[in-house]
Amino acid sequence: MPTETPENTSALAKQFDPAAIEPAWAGRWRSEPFRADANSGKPPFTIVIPPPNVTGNLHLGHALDNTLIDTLIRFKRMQGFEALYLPGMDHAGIATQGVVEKQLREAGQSRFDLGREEFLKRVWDWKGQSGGVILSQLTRLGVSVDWTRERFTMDEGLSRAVRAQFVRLYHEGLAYRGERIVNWDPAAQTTLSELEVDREERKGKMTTLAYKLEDASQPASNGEIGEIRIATVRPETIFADQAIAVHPDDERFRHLVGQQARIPLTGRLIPIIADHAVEMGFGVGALKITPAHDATDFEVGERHGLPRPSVIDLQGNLTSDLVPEAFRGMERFAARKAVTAALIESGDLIEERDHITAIGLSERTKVPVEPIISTQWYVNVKPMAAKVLEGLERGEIKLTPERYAKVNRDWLENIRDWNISRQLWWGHQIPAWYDEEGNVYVPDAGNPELDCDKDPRYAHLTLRRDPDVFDTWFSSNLWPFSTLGWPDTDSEDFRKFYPTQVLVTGYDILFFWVTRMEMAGYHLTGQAPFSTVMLHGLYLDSKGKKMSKTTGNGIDPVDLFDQYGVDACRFAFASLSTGGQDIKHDPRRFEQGRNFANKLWNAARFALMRIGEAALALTGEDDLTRYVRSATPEAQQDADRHGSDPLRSGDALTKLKARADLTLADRWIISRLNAVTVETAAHLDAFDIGAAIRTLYSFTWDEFCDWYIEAAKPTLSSGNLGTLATLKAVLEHILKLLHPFMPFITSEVYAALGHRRQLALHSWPKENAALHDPEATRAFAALRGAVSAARSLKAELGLAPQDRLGMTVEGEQAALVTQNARVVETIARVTLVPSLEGRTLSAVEQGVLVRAPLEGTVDVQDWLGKQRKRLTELDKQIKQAQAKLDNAGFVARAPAEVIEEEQRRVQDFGVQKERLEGVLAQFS
RNA sequence: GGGCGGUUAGCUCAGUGGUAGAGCAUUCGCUUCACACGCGAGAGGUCGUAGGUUCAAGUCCUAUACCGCCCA
Repeated sequence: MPTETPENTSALAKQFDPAAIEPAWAGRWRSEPFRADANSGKPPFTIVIPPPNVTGNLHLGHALDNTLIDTLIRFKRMQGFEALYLPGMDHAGIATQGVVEKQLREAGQSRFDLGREEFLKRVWDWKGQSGGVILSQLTRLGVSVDWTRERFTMDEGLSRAVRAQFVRLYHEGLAYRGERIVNWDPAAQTTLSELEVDREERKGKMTTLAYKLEDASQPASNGEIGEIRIATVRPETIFADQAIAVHPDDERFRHLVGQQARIPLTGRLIPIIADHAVEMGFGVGALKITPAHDATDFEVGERHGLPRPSVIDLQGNLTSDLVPEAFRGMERFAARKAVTAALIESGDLIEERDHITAIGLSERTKVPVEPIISTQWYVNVKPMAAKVLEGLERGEIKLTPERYAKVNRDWLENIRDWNISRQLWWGHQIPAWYDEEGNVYVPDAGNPELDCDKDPRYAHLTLRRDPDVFDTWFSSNLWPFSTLGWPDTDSEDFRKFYPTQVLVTGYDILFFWVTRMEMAGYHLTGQAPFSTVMLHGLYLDSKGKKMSKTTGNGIDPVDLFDQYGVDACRFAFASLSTGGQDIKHDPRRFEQGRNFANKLWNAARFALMRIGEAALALTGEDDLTRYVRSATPEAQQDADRHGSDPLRSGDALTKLKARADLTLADRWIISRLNAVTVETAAHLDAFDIGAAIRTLYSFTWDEFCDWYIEAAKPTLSSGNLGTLATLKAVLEHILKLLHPFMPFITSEVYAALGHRRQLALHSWPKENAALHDPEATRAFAALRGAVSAARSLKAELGLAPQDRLGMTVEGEQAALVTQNARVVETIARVTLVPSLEGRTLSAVEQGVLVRAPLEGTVDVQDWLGKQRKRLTELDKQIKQAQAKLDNAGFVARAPAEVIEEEQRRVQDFGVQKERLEGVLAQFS
């Protein structure tokens, strides 16, 4: 269990060891999940997980995605929303079936040997044993999901939702059966949707063939008598040719339209037709039309009423009586070679040229898809898309980055009907039955769960159920509401958490998933399923290439977790995420995260040591608590009323601020902290997670650690409780701000500071205008300037850090710096003196001039060279600023504060220049 | 062919019309009592190119080159 008491952690390890603390927190968040309460009065904030494949392992895309989601969810939860991060998986039909089939193949079996029922049992067994590894990997990432609401697309409720969807679409006439040309994956033995086919350019051959004209006396285009030449990239399909097509406007062929020509090798006669689909410039201008084996040819065939015999079977082999016996049974690519050879032999092949062809590859199996004719279930998505477009018009869904709104719209406007049948066994079997005459039976909308073959009305018929299953996207398109109880729209979850607020995913599945959820959401629930879609880029390898199993360039996020710690990885993901840009992997970003976690750890370690020392020195109850409680009468009353520790309550800073004895550094850091709180929340509200973490990184490291803690050291060592209380309160505040990004280390440190309730359940700090302190900000800048200038001089003089050289401070802020001399002297390791004898060097930072005696090992000429360069630089800047002020247009049109700024620059640089010239005068 | 993104320091990247930034790398110094996964001080960029708008352009517009992605 994570540490619960301050006593046993007063000394943290010197180096942060993520492995020592992560398992306990991850385990706790799994066993005590972040349950969202459907009955709470808090406003809902819901994000559904983009369901990973049940077969899959965590890859960097998931890690990135879930980090971003979890950051938003933790932020909103702390802000007081009823935050629901709903986890789950999708059944990934083709991929999962493929995994189990592979196991069978290794045992020398196929799914057909087992039969459907037994095969499905095996898949469920597999799912139970090794499926869902990804969820335990997500657990390691520390996601604050509500595990009590975990869903799976094949579970009972979601299956009911899929069936309800289909039955409804069918009775609305939007789901229909049709014979079309489809993309067939011969390896997976199923059809694919357009989106599951990757287009790729490959080297191939463009073959020119001569088809003999029936009327051998006709002259052809090229002067050859008695033949027409056509171009094709698939000579093996000539046996299924039904026509030769030319463009109607093509003068070369006009006289041949209506004639007949003979297919080489078989001599079957086909007509020559004219169709606009032919590109006149492509090949030789004439094409063979093979309706059964090409989508465009299919359309041409429909227009001209051509038959559509097929010559390729479902395994991708040549078949049919139309094919000469010699080629029957040949695999399609082997057949291409054999047919080509035969055509050369017969003299019908005129020419073969290299050609780049666009071919379709199955996204899953990487096998070239075969266009075949088949009867499938389709969804007419146009009316659904229209509803989404109307909703988008009303501004109901905001996409970020905004440029994707156009992509989303364009896609919906040009959408084509969706083939939802898959010839698989793993998935939701289509609830459609056929009688012996092929009539279709689908359950009634009023009773969608009743199978037609059990429906008494059809008892007299022999009904056979459609063996196919639905495309997996036909269930994941329901995910934002099927997971919340739909079609039961009265369920508590649906009423409380739907519609969801945000959807976070990679832009690569905008078409696959996002638009389909939009359509299903509007059509089935009557509203947008989410109000914001946040799209992030793809996680690429260090060379900028997509990671893939086949190229073996994948990086396992779990290895990164082991190597850098989960918080460091989350830091890297968050800080790399900007504006939907793709992310190139860079280990240096993970190192940065690891170093940052270590920095935070050590800052906490420092604070705990000082708190521990104070407790030893001052007996009795918690002195810090007493200190803050005594801040003001109001704070006293407030503390009594709540019976709480004021340091732990949200406005500890306000109470601290009310005290007069805080140092300048205390007031400065409190003011800055407030500004950073506001800035971080603004970035998160704008979904700019990268900007938010970068803000926190630089504040924590550069301001809190490098300046505040250093400035606090001398004050702390003199036992100032105000500074100790500030240190503790600011650290706790920072932990809260960082928690959504780096939940492990922040939770651990927060517990180490003595808090029993875990950090995730505390409130996000609120903006507090009373903490704004511009005067402290200006004054502390002067102190920083004095320290930086003094350090520069020491480095210039080649002095060891421990050499406490006497220096003077000059300029308008000199008095202020002198008042805080101890801070400057301690941090810069110098001694401030009233005046110096002899020649001096100088440095200016933030308008503060520091002088040091000319001693040590300084190279005076080198220093003078630098100062002259500096002088030239100052001159240039003065001239630039003055030029602007001399420009009438600038003075007339620029905003007043910009003009003032330029005036100030001329002034400040002028003063600096004078001083520097004064110092340099000593050396002339 | 249509659309989108990118081009900023050696590398990987932020950058909101108003003084160009970070991490790493690099140079010099440092076992400074939280942290060498660190501290301090430096060096390093005419923001792909050419025009334009503007008092003012890395940022807005037009064109163009190269790299990448999506759709056909």
